Amino acid sequence: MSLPRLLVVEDDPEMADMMVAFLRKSGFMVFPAVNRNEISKHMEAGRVDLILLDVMLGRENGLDICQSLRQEYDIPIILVSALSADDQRMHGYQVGADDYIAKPFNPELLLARVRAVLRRGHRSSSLTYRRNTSVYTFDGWTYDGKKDLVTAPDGFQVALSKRETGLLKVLLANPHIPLTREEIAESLDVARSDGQAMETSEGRSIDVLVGRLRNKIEVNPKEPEILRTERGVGYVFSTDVMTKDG
Amino acid sequence: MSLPRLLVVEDDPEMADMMVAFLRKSGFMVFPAVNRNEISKHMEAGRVDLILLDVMLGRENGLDICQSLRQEYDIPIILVSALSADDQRMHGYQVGADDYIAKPFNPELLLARVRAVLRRGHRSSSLTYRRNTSVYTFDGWTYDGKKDLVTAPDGFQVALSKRETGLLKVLLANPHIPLTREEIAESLDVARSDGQAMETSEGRSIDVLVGRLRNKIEVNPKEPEILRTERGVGYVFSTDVMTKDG
DNA sequence: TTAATTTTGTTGCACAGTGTTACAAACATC
DNA sequence: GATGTTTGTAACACTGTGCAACAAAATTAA
Repeated sequence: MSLPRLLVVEDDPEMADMMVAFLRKSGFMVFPAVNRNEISKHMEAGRVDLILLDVMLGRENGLDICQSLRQEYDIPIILVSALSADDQRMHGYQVGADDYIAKPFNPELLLARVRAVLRRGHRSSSLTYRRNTSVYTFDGWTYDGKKDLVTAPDGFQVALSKRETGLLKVLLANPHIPLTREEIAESLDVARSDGQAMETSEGRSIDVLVGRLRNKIEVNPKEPEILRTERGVGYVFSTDVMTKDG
Repeated sequence: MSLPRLLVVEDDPEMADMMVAFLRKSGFMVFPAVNRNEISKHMEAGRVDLILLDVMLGRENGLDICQSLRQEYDIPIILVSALSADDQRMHGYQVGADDYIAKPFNPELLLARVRAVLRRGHRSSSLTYRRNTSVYTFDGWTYDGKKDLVTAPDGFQVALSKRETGLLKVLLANPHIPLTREEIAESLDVARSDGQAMETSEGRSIDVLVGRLRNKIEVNPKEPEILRTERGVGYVFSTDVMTKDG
């Protein structure tokens, strides 16, 4: 592949300028766009490898745009959001973004996310886009809904139970975003066949469930790297290794 | 004051361009510089309100430059460092910067730091700069070494013991930087009159000391806001309120 | 100097948050 | 219905921290 081509969709001109300048200097070919129309123009011209899509686009809703882009084109999308993490959570599940990044963001982190998504290559990743075959992918981890199997980057496969599968889905749909136990439980309950509300899931079931999933997907479950706990908050799913020493 | 004037000292052209562009768009008058010579030129012209100084300046050492600038000019300095937090720790004490920010940084965070330092106004803040009178200031907190008194932003004064004073000094010299108990203990021991090494301070004395200082400087010591604990790491001193929800 | 006072360090206990195991209940399969 | 699997519950352990009470050390006053 020649220079990767990014489409930056952002209607705040200051933000857009900054992002474009930074990404160009980081070795990408960058096109700016401010609305659905301009996106389509670039897409028709077939010159985009990855879309960075702002969630707040004036009157247009980035999430809707994301969803419709998914149906039309086979292209990875990273959502850029100024909303608090809380508001973003769960939306990936509905909308099928490949990744998220919250504004204001660390430029290097943006770069890392862009590169990670591009690294995954053509094999598209989101639930919405490949919903017919129910294949989830996130940085190498693949879940095939039909067989309840998960494939690690190295090709190793593990069998998951329904509940474990559900947890993994929620996590895959919310990379890098810390989810509280309540949010996870809620998503799992919603996804349940019966419409059981179940409400205040006061127990520790999520903890145990997380422990079980870790035993299956972590190399060393005692020192989790993919499914990490955020003390006092909940759990985060991420294949990026983010040490404190940078 | 008219438009605040910032001097961005950064020899990596990409980084410099980004910072300059962003800060200009944020309403500052920005001048770039890449070495000590250029800094002096701008300083002589008397057109700088705040210096953003990269610690890694090719062959020149930013820390040395910081120190010498301190001696020549009465101007606040924010150190920008690509080093890991560990390497930065304690340097403020020697060098007298007004604040730090680690690369890669969140643009909004940089803005917040710049504004905070400018807000402090003329009353310069660092140990080195005012070492004759031993007045430390950080966002309103003032420590007058002679009287072992601390003045809060609201003018309220508290008396501190020697050890508490020492702790506060170390904290003031390392705003926003998480310090481990070992680092704090070491700094305190070094500052002691006798040259006692004391080595592996295995006890919990720092915890208790922190608790005592909290009781004096925190509005609600049970829910510390200024002197926060970073679980598994140590303690951070910061007057910025940084909630998770942005 | 000696006594009183203040400061500092130590120790033990409490507590929150999480991991983990064992077991019981629910569910699925045959 | 019997058997095996999955899921939830409960109890316990472990870690990191706050805190109070005490003891030792240092400082100040008499």
